[in-house]
Order: sequence, then C-alpha cells, then structure tokens
Amino acid sequence: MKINAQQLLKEKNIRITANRILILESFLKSSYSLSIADIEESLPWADRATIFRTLMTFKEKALLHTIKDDDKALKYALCSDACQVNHHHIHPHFHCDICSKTYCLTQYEFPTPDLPENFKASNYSLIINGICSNCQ
Amino acid sequence: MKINAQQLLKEKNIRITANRILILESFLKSSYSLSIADIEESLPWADRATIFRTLMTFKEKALLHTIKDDDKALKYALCSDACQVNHHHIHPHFHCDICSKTYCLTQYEFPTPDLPENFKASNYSLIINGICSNCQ
DNA sequence: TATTATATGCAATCTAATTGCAAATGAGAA
DNA sequence: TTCTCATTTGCAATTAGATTGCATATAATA
Ligand SMILES: [Mn+2]
Ligand SMILES: [Mn+2]
Ligand SMILES: [Zn+2]
Ligand SMILES: [Zn+2]
Repeated sequence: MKINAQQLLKEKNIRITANRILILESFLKSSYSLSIADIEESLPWADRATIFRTLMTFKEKALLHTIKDDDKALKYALCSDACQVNHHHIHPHFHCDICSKTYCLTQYEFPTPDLPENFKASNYSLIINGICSNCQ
Repeated sequence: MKINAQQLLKEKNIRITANRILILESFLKSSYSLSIADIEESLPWADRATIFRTLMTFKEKALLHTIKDDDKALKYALCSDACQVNHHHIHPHFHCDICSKTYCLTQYEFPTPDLPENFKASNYSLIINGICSNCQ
C-alpha cells in the first residue's frame, strides 16, 4: 500500500477519522471492488450506517465510483486519477461468474457506439461477465 | 402491435394465461424497458408476485432480458430474435437521466475491449447514460 | 483549551425482491 | 365434453440491502 490513506483524505478535503482511514485502506489494499457487506466483514466492529455514509462521502468527493454487477449489493471501487476530474476516461468492469469478484479494468479503455438521432451521451458503463484468471 | 402475444407464448412453450398475455402485450407495446412497478401501474389488478414470477419465466425462456440502470428497480425488455439463441448479438442500453426511461439500442452493436491475460468473457452489458430525444 | 460543524452509533424505516402455501386454472387424456 | 394433474395464481409474510432520524461523540481550527 504505497499511497497513504490519511494523505489522500486530506487532499480530498475529507475530515480524517479512524473509520474513514480504515475503510479507505480496505480499498487501497483490495484488487477488486467491495460491497458494504464486504467492508462490514473486514471491519466487524464498524457500523453499517457509518460505512454507508462514508462510501457516500467518498463517492461525492470522487474517491470512489460504484458498479452494478449481477450481484444484489452495489460495489464500490477506487477512482483512478483519470476518473477524478471528469468521467471521460471510461474503463470496463469485469465480473467473474465463479468468484463473484468485480475488477476495474482501468488499463482497457473501450470504444463507444454511435447513438440514435438526438440522443446525447454523458457517461458509459460496461460490465463484462465471464471467468477471471483466478477461477480458470 | 403486429406480433401476437398468444402466438409468441405458444412458440416459447409457455403456458398461456390472461396474466401472461397482458404482461407480454405491455412489452410489445412499449418502446422502452419496464420495471415490475411499471407493470403494476399499467395492470393495477395484477399481483406483484405473479408479475415477478411471470417475468422470471419470460426471462428463463429468453423472451425477456434484464437491465440494471441507475434506477433502483430492475428493468425488463423484450429479447430480439438475435438474443434468442445465444447472447452474441450484444446491444447497448440507453438510460435517460431526465425521464429515467431505458431503451434497447438493438441497432447499435458495440465493439468489445481486450481483456487481461486469462480472463474469458461470456457476456457484455453496456449502459449509456445521457439525455434521450424526447427530453432534449 | 473552547467552540462548532461534522461524523458516528444504534435503532428504526424503506424499497424492491422473493417465498410459502392453499386455491384456481390450463392443457392434454379419456 | 369432462376429468386429471401439473402449473399458475393470489395473498400474506419475509428477506435483503439501502437509507434515515436523532442524540452523542469527535475532528478541526481559533
Ligand atoms: Mn472501476
Ligand atoms: Mn435490451
Ligand atoms: Zn473469479
Ligand atoms: Zn428522456
């Protein structure tokens, strides 16, 4: 974990608390996205509502983005630098049908299709389902 | 509504009932996808559980597919002929941030990105957010 | 150290989805 | 046409995840 959670919070003008540091560290450590339940599991003493509101805050401050995959619970993942300013660096997400983990494929920008007359796009979300390298 | 609901059910080996005919007709008439709540609204006498199980059945029989857009409720839409056999004819979906309607863009097949080593894709789901032609 | 806006914990609520079960019904057999 | 039985339906109850209210605790800064 090269990046310092505390540092990151300060940069984003997010008030530093124990909860927030630990929740942010969970994301910095993880190679895949996390649901509220995932975080509850790794931080059993933490309160669900607090986790929820922390994730809300992180999302508002463009520290996290959300992913709706085939699972019931919403997943959260760190924003890359490119995410931060505007959402023009769009990356796909890969959801493994076996282990159910969802990965940000930040390296794999994708081309966007044309649209019907008078439809204007502002954002894209591509979810790829399949089997991840760990589950082959 | 050129296509006959009853006919369609028979072709798919789905037992014909009043509920199913009317629910299927809702989809045949609609230019955008529908949630359970949408159907409850247009068929006020119908039971939520019945609608739910009907949609399950329709999905299993490849009459409908589902779409997770930014709204809370899951949306359902008719499968095109191409959907039916295998899911290789992938089309994007457009979700309007104003009216909240979600359209199947069956005309607009999209290119798929490369994947990391040892990741195998089996399905793709692209949701485009923006403003639809009605809301411009 | 005092002040104050903000974050937290806990319980309650909300929403959409999902299930159990007994009664009703569709489709094929007789 | 009527009978039979697997399937579907309606209703009520439950689940799962997200979200909120409110009193208390705490971080930031003066
Ligand atoms: Mn991502
Ligand atoms: Mn579609
Ligand atoms: Zn996997
Ligand atoms: Zn619209």
